[in-house]
Amino acid sequence: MSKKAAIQRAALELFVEQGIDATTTKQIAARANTSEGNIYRHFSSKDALAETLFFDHLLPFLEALDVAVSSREHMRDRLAEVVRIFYRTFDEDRVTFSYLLLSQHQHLAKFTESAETPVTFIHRLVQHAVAGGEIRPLEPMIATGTILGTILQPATFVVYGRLDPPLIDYAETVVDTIWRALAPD
Amino acid sequence: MSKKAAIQRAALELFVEQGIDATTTKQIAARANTSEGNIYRHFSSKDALAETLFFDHLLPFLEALDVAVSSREHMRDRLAEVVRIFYRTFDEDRVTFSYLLLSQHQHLAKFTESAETPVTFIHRLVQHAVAGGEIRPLEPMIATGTILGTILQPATFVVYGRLDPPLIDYAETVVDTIWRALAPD
Amino acid sequence: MSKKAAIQRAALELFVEQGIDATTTKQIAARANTSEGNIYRHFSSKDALAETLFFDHLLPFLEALDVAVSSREHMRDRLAEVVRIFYRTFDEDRVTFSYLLLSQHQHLAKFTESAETPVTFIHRLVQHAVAGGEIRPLEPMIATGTILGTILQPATFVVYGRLDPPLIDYAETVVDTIWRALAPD
Amino acid sequence: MSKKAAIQRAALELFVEQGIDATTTKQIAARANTSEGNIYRHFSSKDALAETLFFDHLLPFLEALDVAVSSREHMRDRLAEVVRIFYRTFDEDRVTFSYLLLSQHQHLAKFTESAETPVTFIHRLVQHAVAGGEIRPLEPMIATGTILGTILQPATFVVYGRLDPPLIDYAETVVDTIWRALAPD
DNA sequence: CATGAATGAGTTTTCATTCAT
DNA sequence: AATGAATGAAAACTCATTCAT
Repeated sequence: MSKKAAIQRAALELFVEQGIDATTTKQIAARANTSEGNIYRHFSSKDALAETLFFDHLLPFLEALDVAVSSREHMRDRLAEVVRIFYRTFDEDRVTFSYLLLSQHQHLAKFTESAETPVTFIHRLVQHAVAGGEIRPLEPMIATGTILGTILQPATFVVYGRLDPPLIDYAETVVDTIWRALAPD
Repeated sequence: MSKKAAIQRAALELFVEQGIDATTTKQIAARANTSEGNIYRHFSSKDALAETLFFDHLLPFLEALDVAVSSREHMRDRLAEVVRIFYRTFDEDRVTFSYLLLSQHQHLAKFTESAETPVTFIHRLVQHAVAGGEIRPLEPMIATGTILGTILQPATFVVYGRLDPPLIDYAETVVDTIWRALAPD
Repeated sequence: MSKKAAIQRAALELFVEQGIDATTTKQIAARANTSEGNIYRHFSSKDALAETLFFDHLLPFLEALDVAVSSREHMRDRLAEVVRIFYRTFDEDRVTFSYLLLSQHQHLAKFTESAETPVTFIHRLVQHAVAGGEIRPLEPMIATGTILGTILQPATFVVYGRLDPPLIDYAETVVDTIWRALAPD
Repeated sequence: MSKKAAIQRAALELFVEQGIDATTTKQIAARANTSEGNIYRHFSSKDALAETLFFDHLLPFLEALDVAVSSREHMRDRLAEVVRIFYRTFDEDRVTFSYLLLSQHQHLAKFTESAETPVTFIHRLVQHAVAGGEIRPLEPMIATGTILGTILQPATFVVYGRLDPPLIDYAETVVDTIWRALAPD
């Protein structure tokens, strides 16, 4: 692994474990087996590192969501794909998933305001489904909340040891539950 | 308002706005119109202040949940009470609600592990309802996730300006949505 | 006991236990069962309190030495009186003795430079005895060192638990030892 | 001189001049011509610096005492070596000597309780000499006090300007004085 | 007299970032 | 590219002293 990649991985882990503020460049360097100075050869600042980490993982994730959804026509199938993507990502790399989807980043708020995020992605999905009569005529943001909340809360529970992984085992149940909540009468 | 209360309010607001780590004692003192030193007359450390703030608000909130739930017999009615408590609390004092329920506190993780929390409260509610056949026989932690996620995600959306307050207006819709997800066939 | 006396005693004890710098006015107030503010009603500052404490005890001690020495003619008898005064003072109030004679007060150095101290007292005694041929013709400061060192070092040992009190039990031995060191051939 | 060594020297001097508590990291940094932050690259805290300073100098000093004493058989010769070591050390580096032997370190009391110190060293020497009949049958701690007190008090006098250096000039007189005090009849 | 809340200057310590090598 | 010593600005925290009551 290149030093740059080692720094990224070390930072990602520490940011998730402790939060960005509580993580020091010294800790990152130590875990990446390099020097503090070297971090600055690869990243212009700790904040830039945090931001890079965010978008480097967010874009492929959104891309995966996009591909999966495009491959299906019906909302229920699309939801099933979405849940599978979320949970497969979680099971494969819990740290990245947590950084992207569970952490509260006051830091990143400024960037995510304008950009595409999982929230805007699902919101669009919902709007389309409501328009097509595929789900109940709910305020789209409420439906989005139901979907995201129902998907993410179990992930939080695994992180805090309240639920046993892998999450993919719950995918079908979660999809079914969401669908019951949103399906037209 | 006593200086102690002013310090608590200032800290609460700043902790929610910026996170605990990113908030300095200098900022707290400035917003509370007092000196940094005075913070330490009333709290032994910044962390102790954060903790006090957490439990001082958590306990009445849990108590309110308890009272509300005890007043009802059926799970659907109990859920309706729970949602109302959450959303009324949010609408009345968004800052406190955010601090208690939306913030990720690496700091407080150690305390909440053992203590009663909204999660454990709802989990117990769910277990009881599953046992009584009042909701579908789901893994209780998944049902808990559906309830909490569906309740909290809209609150997050209001905070980020994606949904218009007051949240109480969505209470019925949210209860109905949760109930569709959990009701026995 | 008046509050003023309580403050003095509390301060004396704490200064000896921890050093003057390491002792806070808060600790003094707590041990004296009063408030910090009240210290300033009786003393203008912590340093003034430390200084008062020093001279309030030093002067009677020097006076006692003076009286004792004046009552004897021969150097050996005078030495015996001096040792008895030192050790009786120690046994009666170890804290005061330690504050006066064992503590290193960078604080008080400025005062003791000009004033009479146990060192100057014994130095004068020695000069007189050398002049009278009562002790060997040693450099007076060396003889002074022998006397003071031989008297005080056992006190230090009691404080650190290396020697069992009461010190008065060692008085004769100490006098004899000093006398062997200083007696003319 | 490396910055680390400069910090150590600056701290040593200031600790002796003013006491540990009264010395600020700012002063240390200024005298060492470096930044306060840099102190913490090399020492984990001001107290750790004070402790390092103590043991780094104590151990070679004790080693020197040990070597000197081992080279002689008779108690008087051993004492002469001991006094020479003390006074040569003083004359060469009064600051280090003062820090090791004249300062009262409430800080270090906890460490010196268990460890070997000049006191324990001389105490052992005395016990051995009493057992061998080389000195009078005194309570060993009293004899130890006589030796240490007679050696150290002149050092204190030089520090306070009451006696002219170099101390080595008084070595023979001091040894003779101690020997008169302790020699068997 | 007495209190204890409040102050503010100062202390130790931390840490992102820079720089000489 | 890489190191790690060094910096300096700012952080949390302390504490003698003051002041309103």
